[in-house]
Amino acid sequence: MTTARTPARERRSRRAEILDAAAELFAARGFHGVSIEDIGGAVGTSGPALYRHFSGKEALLAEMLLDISERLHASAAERVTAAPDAGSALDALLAGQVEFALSHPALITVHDRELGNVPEPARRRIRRLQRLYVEEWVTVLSELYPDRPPARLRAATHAVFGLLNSTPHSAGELPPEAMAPLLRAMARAALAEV
Amino acid sequence: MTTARTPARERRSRRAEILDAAAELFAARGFHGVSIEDIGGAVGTSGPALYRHFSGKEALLAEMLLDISERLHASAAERVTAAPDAGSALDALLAGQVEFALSHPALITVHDRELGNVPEPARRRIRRLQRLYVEEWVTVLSELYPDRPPARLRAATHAVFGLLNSTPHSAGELPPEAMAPLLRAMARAALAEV
DNA sequence: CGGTGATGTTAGTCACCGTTAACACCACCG
DNA sequence: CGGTGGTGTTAACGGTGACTAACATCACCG
Repeated sequence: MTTARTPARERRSRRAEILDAAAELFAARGFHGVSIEDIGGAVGTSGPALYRHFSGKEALLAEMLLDISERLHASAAERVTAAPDAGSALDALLAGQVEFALSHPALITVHDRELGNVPEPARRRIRRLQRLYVEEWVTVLSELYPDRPPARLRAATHAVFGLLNSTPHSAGELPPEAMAPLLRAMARAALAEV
Repeated sequence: MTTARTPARERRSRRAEILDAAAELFAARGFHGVSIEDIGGAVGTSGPALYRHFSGKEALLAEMLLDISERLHASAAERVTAAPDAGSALDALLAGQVEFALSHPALITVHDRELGNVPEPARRRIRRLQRLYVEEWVTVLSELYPDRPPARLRAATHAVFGLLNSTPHSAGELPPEAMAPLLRAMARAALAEV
């Protein structure tokens, strides 16, 4: 197996740098509103240099969404198994989602807008991870509210995601130190109504 | 003034029909992901026939967003002035937004994604209506929670919009008759935490 | 020190898209 | 019944954008 030699010192970050820049652009103008040239320009190279790192624009988006949904799902699974009971598991899920949404608003935006532009092989894997993430929440909730039908818990979960992911729309209304506890409290109260 | 004679019987609806079809397409694939030909095809005509009704693709979007934000704002203003007190005004605002989000999910989606694609003259008017709509909520909330800073109320309002507008993402989890009261209850509980 | 592979450049190709042009139909009004 | 205006058609044009080709650089390894 060829060792895929890393050619230079700071070259570990080039792909990640492109992904970051692309995420900002996609979040601001949408997948089709951003050109390959735009992305290249945002990282200091021009246009087709991206094809040295990704096989195409759609592949770039696919990798981006896959990474996001993997991180979300992995974080949720960890937090749930580490929690002593369902109540604190829910708190941990909430804290995790709030932290992610506040620190990566562009990723959150892209994550729930651009799945439709991912080609089929990867699309299914992303959808599966998203579904697993939701199920993590639903499992915890159905332990807290055993009499509620799962469909209702799923709907409530999506509603809370909408609440928590509203961050990009209220950019700068409140500093993150105030926003995070507000969102957590609102979400917890909303879920108590399920 | 020329009376703009309506040429045929059901011809009052052509523009509205185009706007409806375009809204569905924009919501599903984004403004840049939809072609003029797509929109034409969705209403049975092909391509450039749209230019008989709109001066261009951006103008079509502008009219669509303007109509939505006008309807939202007008409905909110009516409901607030008709309400006897702040508490019922908030309930009325909630009910109005839920009803709109459940019956026009595509419009809601387009309304908070595609403003960036509206050209400048109309963009400002839409933004102004959106701001007025938010202020309607903030005014009511600041009557209910006078000690809270307006920035916090605004952030909470955006968060509740996110919750209520989550409908398109939980499509079909629950029937609308169950979804509406659930969303209202969750939103009311969330706002009590502000 | 020659080769190799990772990374970048510019020029070109091909498809698609928004828009306009030129023409056709047809309902209605005088 | 002839014109007029609203509505539709197809063909063409110009621009843009994703992607490819051909070539350059340069760090590193044997």
